Amino acid sequence: MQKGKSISKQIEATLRADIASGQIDAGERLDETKLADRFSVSRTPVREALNRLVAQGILVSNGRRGVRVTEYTREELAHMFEAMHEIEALCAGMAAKRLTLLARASIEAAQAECIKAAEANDLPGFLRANETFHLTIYQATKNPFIFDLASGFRQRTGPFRAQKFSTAEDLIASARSHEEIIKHLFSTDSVAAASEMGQHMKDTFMSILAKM
Amino acid sequence: MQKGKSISKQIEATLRADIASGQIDAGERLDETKLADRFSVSRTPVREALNRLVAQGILVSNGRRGVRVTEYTREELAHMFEAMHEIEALCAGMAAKRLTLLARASIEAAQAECIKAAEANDLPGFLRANETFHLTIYQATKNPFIFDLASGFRQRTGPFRAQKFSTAEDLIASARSHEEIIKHLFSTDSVAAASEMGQHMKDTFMSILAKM
DNA sequence: TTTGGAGTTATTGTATACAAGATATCCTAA
DNA sequence: TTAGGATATCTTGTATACAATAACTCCAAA
Repeated sequence: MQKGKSISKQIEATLRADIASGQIDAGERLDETKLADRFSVSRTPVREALNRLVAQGILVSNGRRGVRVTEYTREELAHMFEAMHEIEALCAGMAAKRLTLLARASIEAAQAECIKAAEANDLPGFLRANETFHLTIYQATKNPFIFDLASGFRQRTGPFRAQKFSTAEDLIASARSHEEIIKHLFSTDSVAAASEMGQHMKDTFMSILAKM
Repeated sequence: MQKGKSISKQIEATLRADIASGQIDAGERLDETKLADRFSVSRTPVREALNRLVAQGILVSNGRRGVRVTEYTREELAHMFEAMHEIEALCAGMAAKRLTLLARASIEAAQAECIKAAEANDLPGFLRANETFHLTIYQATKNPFIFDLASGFRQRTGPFRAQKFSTAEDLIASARSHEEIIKHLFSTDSVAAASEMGQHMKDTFMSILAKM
């Protein structure tokens, strides 16, 4: 930490990471004073961070009854997954339409990492590589607003998607699924790419919901 | 105002409205102390409001050099419009797939208002009705996340879209364009509905960009 | 035993005070 | 006259103090 940024920004980043990684879990109440103690600062920068996280939908405020990590019912989760699945498909479609050589190379590199990690059954490595794979596609849309949208959903669904991959087969199946997406992406068939990505995400989400 | 909400929430809502309506214009710097004076409160609640608006992308923070209303270059604006146009199309497609009778009635009612206002050359009335028309379609997606996404873009593009409608012909042309969208929506042809909505938004945005 | 309520405690919302960085001013020297 | 820099001023970031409201405790009465 300590990157010259303001204290409140550092706290915001730390909390976001803790929530995304599941270290702070859904529904948990965040006490301003305790957080201030934890970071050895006053309540003020903590409050600033919490406010921003509330504005982003990561935390939810209950008036004077404090803030909690947003938790979702099965139905809300399904809605969130559906939204993300649509956005992912949109990204794939846009990326297919305007794929540069550079973007293509980046996507191939990310996919190579996915395959490598999957075959080594390296879960954390796969999650990182998978993240990069998808973010690279977002970037290939050449639209920063779309990128932010998709990244936002990726963050919010992070804690749930992490559960999905338990066996080595899960990883390999997911990596294989990427190959299909890439095929359509590189043939610049935007409709097929979008549809394939939609299917990929739908598979992921259905299997998560099935376990809940 | 004064609806039992906390002061900072009220300030947030007021500022958002002022920015969306163009009373505070793009690039303008917001001074915490001056705002505190304007609302007759201390800087604290003002800062909370500003923070949330920054998190929503409505304001942009420059480190210790204060916050300003986000302003967009022509290119950024084009990107934002492109993103919104894709989201609008997505909404139309989803709405077409799951249109209930109730939603259909709401859309028809909103469109009737649009036509009425357009024929009376009532600009503020048309803007309100147009807003309702689009929001109703967002709602018809039955997905609150998509609804929030689309509403967010609508807010951020508000100040720019408002400029577009100058003549009575503009209003009538826009209202006519709605009819085409509705036709496909009601025939539950999601692809055609999405495409038609995409065209509608593209027309709007192109004519705005042309004037800049 | 349970319910209702008064009083206490704890936590958030707001105000003020202080610290630190950024901008502006103005003086000096070339 | 202009460039450079030191100083002053202004603005934001953080800390602390106070106010207000919600949660909790515990006792009394039915």
